[in-house]
Amino acid sequence: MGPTMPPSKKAQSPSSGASASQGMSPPYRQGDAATAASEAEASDLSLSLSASFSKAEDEELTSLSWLHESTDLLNSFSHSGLRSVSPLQDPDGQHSRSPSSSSPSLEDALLGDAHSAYDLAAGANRKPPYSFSCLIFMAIEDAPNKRLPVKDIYGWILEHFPYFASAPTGWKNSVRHNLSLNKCFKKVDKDRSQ
DNA sequence: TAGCCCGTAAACAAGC
DNA sequence: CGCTTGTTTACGGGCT
Repeated sequence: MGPTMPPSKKAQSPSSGASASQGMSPPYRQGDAATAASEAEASDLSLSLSASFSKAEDEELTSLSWLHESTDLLNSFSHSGLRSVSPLQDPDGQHSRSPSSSSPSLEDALLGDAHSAYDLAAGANRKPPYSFSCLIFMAIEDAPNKRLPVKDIYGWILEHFPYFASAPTGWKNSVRHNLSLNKCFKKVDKDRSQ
């Protein structure tokens, strides 16, 4: 159905500057991701990030060019993305953060900074400056196994972004919508992780 | 202006 | 039967 598509139609803004205002909207590249999804093995619960740390089985998801920067992404989050909505600041990739900090807790990086920044920037009462894709990504990343059932994703979001607690329930629909739409998120058998 | 991305709403199906 | 989950479609707004 749609093999007619270069793996990377835009891959990544050639000029990092392009994604300025979207400094934090990298996780999805619907275009490619959508194509790459030809798999249909899993079929139950928990969602997990497709590429990132998984392995080869996600080859098809390789299209997740954005994930290849998963770590970078996170950094981006904590650094430029949220900091202060400052689009890019480290085009050179000059991350002052521990380069080899595998990820003691991405959450730390994400929430730590993200939350902080977010909190500082607006307060947990405001709509988070991240797209649903980002939120979902963070939630899953925050999970020990990199996978979370939908319910937990809701919970995670509510926990970290109280804004949604008082927000209309429509956001859940949006979450699910993103989950389905972005092939970046993959469904995995419940057996494997419950 | 056009195209792309995102958010939201809604409809529908399937499973529990 | 009702709720949750998953998928899909459509529309509008913002940004480049």
